[in-house]
Amino acid sequence: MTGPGLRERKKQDTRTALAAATLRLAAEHGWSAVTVEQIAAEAGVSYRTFFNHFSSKEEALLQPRGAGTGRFAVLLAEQDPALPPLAAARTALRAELATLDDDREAWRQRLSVLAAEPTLLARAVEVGTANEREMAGALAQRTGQDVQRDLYPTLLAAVLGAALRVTLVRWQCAGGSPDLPDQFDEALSLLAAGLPAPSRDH
Amino acid sequence: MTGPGLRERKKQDTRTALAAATLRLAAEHGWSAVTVEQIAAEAGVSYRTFFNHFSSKEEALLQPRGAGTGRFAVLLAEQDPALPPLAAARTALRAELATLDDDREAWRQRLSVLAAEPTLLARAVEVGTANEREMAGALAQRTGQDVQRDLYPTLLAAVLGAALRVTLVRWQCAGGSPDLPDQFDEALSLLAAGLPAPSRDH
DNA sequence: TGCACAGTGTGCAACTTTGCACGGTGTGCA
DNA sequence: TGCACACCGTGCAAAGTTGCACACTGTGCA
Repeated sequence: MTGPGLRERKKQDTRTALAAATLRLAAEHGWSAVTVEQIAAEAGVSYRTFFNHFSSKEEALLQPRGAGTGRFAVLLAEQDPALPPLAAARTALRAELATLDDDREAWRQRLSVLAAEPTLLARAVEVGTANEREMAGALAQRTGQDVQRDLYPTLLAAVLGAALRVTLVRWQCAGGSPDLPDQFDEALSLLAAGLPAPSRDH
Repeated sequence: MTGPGLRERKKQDTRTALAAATLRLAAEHGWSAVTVEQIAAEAGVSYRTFFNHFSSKEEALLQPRGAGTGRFAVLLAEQDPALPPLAAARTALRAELATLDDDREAWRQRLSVLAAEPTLLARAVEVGTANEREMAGALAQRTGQDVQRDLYPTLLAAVLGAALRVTLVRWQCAGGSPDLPDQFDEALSLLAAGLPAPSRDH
């Protein structure tokens, strides 16, 4: 009943403080203008400690809560077993995106910072690969396959990651006008249909 | 009739020498053991010059000839206009992969180095994003769409990049036993079919 | 031929990222 | 309660990455 324990709580506090400091400073001064040293100082810890919590500056901005929280696996397991994997993943990820909506303003800021720096975008992709591994594992469990042997889970995870990335970028570029889950749904519909040639009228 | 000109030729020579030195040293001593300084020395140029040609160590290994050579655009334009985009891209990329087969040994070495270092894989993804932009542009031209406005070309390019990445990794992990183009074909077939649930028998 | 210019190669400095070693403090067990 | 252990925070050093300024040399033009 002690819960997470004092140690764990302290660690989380540090991580949260670092992530918050990163976002605040980046939003105020621009991404490249802020250094890890400043972030660490703002969070009240040492320079080196920053890299004990995040493996890169980008990760501090884009994965404030950490990657392998297993939320996707849980959400996926909750889906109706009768659903095919792609449909189940679509619903799970929509739920995940809805969660994101909780601190909508923070994410708006994050993507705004991201949009201002093209370099950041490339590195953001790297951050995403960790999530893809997690997704692949969860999908393999659902289909009863082996991540190493079978192509399907890994491919599906990679494709979902790609769709997610594209959706996020376009959502930000468009100023957030179409709802994020809707944009994601559009992409997933295209995938489910086998990426058919677009109709000529638009 | 002077061709590329002396200046351009010299530049290419330097780039080629750097890429060759990178591959040779990495294959011999391991990726993390070789430093940019050693590579530059081996190629007979200064440390700083390395980064005039490649934006990262990874790029020197994985894109020895540079990104935007436009080969994909040319190959895509050669495909039968009646083919839907996905099918045309599939054929074009297969042709590209066949080109890779020309210096099969070099690529085998590259992927071998890549497989030995998990970190490298993540960074490799970053390198791939440049190609995806090129693909998106070529695809947009084929479908008569706008890369900025329309989702389709960007999404398709991202998905193709994902499929390519997954295929390459699996091909290397499997020791290159199934032919690379065949593996890629399998992935593309799944995509074209809308990523249906895998059959339970395997 | 001679000149102005643009593109390479180079050195320097700042910053990011990572491996290693060490000290202090929760945590689990006797 | 007291002890051994594991883990977090920290400092240091080496390597990767990038912007800036400068020298040299093809290139294009008068």
